[in-house]
Amino acid sequence: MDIKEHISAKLKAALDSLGISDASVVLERPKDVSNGDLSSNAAMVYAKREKKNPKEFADSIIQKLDIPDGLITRAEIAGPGFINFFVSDSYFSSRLAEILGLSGHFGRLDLHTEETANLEWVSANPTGPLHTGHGRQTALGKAIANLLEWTGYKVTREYYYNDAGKQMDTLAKSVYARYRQIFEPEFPFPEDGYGGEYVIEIANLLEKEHGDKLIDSANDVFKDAGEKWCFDSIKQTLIRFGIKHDIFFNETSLYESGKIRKTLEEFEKRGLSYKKDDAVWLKTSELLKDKKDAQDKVIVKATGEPTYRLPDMAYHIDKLNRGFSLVVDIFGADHGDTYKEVLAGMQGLGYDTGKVKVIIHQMVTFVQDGKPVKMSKRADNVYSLDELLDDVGVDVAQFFFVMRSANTHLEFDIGLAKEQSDKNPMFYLQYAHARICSILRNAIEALPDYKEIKVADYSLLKTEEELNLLKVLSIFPEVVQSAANTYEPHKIITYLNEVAENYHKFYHNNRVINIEEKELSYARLKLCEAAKIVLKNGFDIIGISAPERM
RNA sequence: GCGCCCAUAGCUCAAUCGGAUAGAGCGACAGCCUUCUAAGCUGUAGGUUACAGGUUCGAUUCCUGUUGGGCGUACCA
Repeated sequence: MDIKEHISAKLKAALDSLGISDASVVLERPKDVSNGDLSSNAAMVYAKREKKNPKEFADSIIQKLDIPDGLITRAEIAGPGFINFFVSDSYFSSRLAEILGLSGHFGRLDLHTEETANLEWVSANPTGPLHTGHGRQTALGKAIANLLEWTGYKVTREYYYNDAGKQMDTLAKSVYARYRQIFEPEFPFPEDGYGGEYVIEIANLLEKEHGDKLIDSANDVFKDAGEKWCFDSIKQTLIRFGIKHDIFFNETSLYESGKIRKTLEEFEKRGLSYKKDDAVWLKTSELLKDKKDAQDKVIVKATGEPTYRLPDMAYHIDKLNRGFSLVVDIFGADHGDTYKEVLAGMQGLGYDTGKVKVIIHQMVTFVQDGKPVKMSKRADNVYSLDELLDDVGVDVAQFFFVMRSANTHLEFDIGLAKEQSDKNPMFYLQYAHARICSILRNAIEALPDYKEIKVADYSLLKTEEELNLLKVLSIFPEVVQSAANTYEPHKIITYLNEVAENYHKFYHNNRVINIEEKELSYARLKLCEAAKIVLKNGFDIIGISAPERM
């Protein structure tokens, strides 16, 4: 029995008998526990329409509610006209049994079980290792993919890349120059070349294997070697993060399958494109007519090569045609504007872009000792994501990147992240989990029968800390749903902080293992198990480990 | 110039569709370990939610304007 539905149904019935038949009722969890377990603003919303005083109207609603019943102990009016509901302890006890029963499935929702989602992220071109600038997106995507799965979606993780453009040519020339320099140190390095150490490493590997035999080889040899090395590096970093993409989608395949040509023809047919100065322009000014200063954009250059917009549109059309119920992209703020053009172009061709959800995350500043860490592109060696993982560890990196809402700037404090102490916010959560594991280990020693106990008498859980913990644990599924609805994994972290806080308070004031009171010990141990389940499930979603000892 | 995002405690950030006394962590100060992990707990101090208006029973949240910051604004991706 879902308590929200129960109260909601009662409220609707009460409003109906007062002559409001179309009521939509919203129940909130008050921040302050003295305002009850659930609260409705219905009286305030409808009092105006009924031209009544909100408090008096609230009172007439309560008269019709038939409370107390088995689940609700009382309802009272508070503040400007809120109706606050107090739920019986026995309801929460029953939720404890549910958490223990569902265990690793507690919090999983069946909202989208028949649906498929495609999540595309990272999508860095193979011209170098992933750097810290890719970190936020990498971590965010990992957590969002998990969130989607927890709401029932079958998720395809996808990586989109282009190994044909100008940037690959630059990589090839850079590798060649470094290779040639092994034999002729004065050989000039291209001005716009990639100056990173890794290019030298690739060149050295080629020299090791082939000696100087490649000096007259074609560009492609160096391009292929560079691409392979870079992709290996990228995939290796993703594996460290625990990420495995199902599909690596090559932009080139869109040319080979004719999908780009077809998209272009469609624009032409619908009069949405025109030729000017030998280039093909898309009428984005018309497609984005709600925007004042939208300019037409080139989709095919005078050289005959498409700009990135055209393949992007063909790619998204392809994703929709593959039948996904939901198509999610994650981009950094530096791509913020372009996706609007892409969606507008697709709409112009009659595609339903309602299924496409674009998540834009703001940039990250890395801070060490209060000073920003330089990541300038001019410097030849950027701070790579691998180095960050070496410095702070995978869990901490994942946690810090996901900790904050995506649409605000993120300050990543490397000093704090490195700190293996109570200052580090991640350890507060993991510590709670380790502490529970420790108690459960001790329980088996102190109370050997505990292993056999499947169900305890949960009505023994009566202290304020016990009940508060229980209440927090029981709302986990709602938190998952809310986080998934808005694609915001940081909400899980905010919530887990509350769980950990309530657990530590419970632990501090309630002796769990007590040989003198076995029944109470069993009930409290079961509560510990439930807290462990919720923490572990939350960690799974945000993508960090659940250590049993710390 | 124009577009998108942002501005909340000394610092980093939360805040349910617009809800009640705006909350955490760090930092500061004062306490709590002969009992299950002190990476913990308890308490104190710290706020005109950038500013000015508007909408309403109620605004950190929505609207308008101003100021300040980030990112864009390519026949680069």
